[in-house]
Amino acid sequence: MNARTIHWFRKGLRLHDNPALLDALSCDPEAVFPVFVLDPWFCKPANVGVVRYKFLHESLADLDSSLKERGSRLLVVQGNPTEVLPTLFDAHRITRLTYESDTEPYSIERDEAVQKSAKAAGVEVATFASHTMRDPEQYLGLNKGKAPGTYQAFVKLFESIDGGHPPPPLDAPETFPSWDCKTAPDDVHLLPTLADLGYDDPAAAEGGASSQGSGASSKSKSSSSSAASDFFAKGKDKKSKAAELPAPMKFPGGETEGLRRLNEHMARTAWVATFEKPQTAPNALQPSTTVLSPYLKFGCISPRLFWQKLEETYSKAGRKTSPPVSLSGQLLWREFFTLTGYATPNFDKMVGNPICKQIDWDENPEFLKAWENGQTGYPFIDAIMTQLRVEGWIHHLARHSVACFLTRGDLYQSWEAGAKVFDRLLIDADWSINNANWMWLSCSSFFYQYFRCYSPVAFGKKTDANGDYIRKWCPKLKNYPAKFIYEPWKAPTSVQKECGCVIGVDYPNRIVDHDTIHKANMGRLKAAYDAGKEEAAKSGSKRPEQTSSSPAKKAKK
DNA sequence: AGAGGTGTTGAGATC
DNA sequence: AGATCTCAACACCTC
Repeated sequence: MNARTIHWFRKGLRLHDNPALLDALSCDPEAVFPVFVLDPWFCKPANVGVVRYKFLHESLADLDSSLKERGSRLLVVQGNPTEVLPTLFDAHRITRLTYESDTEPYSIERDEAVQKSAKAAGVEVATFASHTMRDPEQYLGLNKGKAPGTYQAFVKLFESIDGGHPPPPLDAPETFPSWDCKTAPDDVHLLPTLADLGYDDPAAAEGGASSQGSGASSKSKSSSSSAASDFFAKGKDKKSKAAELPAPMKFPGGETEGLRRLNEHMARTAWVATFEKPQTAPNALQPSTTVLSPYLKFGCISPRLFWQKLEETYSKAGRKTSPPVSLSGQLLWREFFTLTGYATPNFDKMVGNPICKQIDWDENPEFLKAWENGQTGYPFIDAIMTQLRVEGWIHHLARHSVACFLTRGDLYQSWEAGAKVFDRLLIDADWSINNANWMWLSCSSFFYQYFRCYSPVAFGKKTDANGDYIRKWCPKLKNYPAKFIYEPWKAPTSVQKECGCVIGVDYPNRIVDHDTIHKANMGRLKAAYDAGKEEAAKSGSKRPEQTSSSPAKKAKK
């Protein structure tokens, strides 16, 4: 009784299966303030691309709308959480803070600072692990404080707990306590517009800007002296007008859309039961997988709900594929990589990262730029990078193709550089999973068969012989005959002219020759491995670096 | 202790 | 068409 609680949304942008939120509501509080803090460290174009920012924006609008139906609202404040939250504690006599725990180094450091301020302000803090199916600490506790080194070992660990049945998801709360901010005018806690945060809104160029955020209608007006006004004073000064969002995204953000998408896919019983990730096409014009990753990343849907629905569907089907290739296996990859990222220091770097091979990557900004901008001269690679920029989502195997191409396959650039680009452009960019996969593809960790190399020409042909995917994303090449569309430089000049796209003029020449360079790169990788072995032998231990165990708490940005 | 099995998703040849 | 094999070449885990 008499608790005045802030529930701090960060990830976990949902009402269902949200134990921290339920905790906030469970103690008969006088007031519960659902707060999201727009941290300028994240919310700027250099770190978060416009497509993902819009996804976040839509997720927040959806959350606000759901809260509104339950007699509450989402309060959005801007600033560094370590500064903003203490101000709110003070101004609103907060006694309790709840949030979902997070495993990323930036978040861990931030949360420690917030906890310190909370303690100083006499605010009780309660945190819950609900971003993954189980608390990473639980896995570590059962595994001598270490993350399992392989996926299979992780699956074993997972299955050793309650027979591999994670706890069922919790229901969404029905109602919120009434609170004095309830009557606050709509405009006081609007999300800032894209432009406010320095983004160029592509929709503005299209001239279409339709506002679609439910919580983002613009009644101007301010009011009075309610506590709510104070709460939002900052936002109000910015006189933000309604957030204007462009035409609907291909993958709109939010819990509502995430649940809709989840249910839609789970209704395809046979498809779910026979799902095998390697059998899905990277270059299908419509996604060949669920595209639930962005909803998991932001916590619009709960992994435990996803798991429960999978189990229901599997039992309905009476058969199922298994990890690692099944849909359940995909959730376990996420669980595994999140745990590994939590337990490994410097997980986003090569140097100082105990699980990462040390490799003498080149540093060629021109190569990196060409790759990022889809100008490598390899249509399959350029098409994928273009889809990434425009839609913010590409198929897993498409990620493999371009990551291999940038690193060990062709350009021999550091996986860290590629990971940064993905981290900015992907709507589902997840710090742990992204870095893990880049290490995987560059043969820096987890996977080491560097002689298995994706061909930027042959790989795509297997599932799209006609090159329709290339025609869509590299429209300059759309008139090329299928025979040449993966290797347009092989087309005779007369054909190039007929197709209206001369290579070297209208479309770039190849920046490298895959056939020769990928073999040379294999030699370099072998040399790097051998050098690493020698290093290990010299220092007298077989695997001197494999000693990580404790969470990478001290990792510096 | 060292050999053999395994590893989410390669390419290319051969049957 | 699809399965199976090899290709120079891996590291890691298990027994």
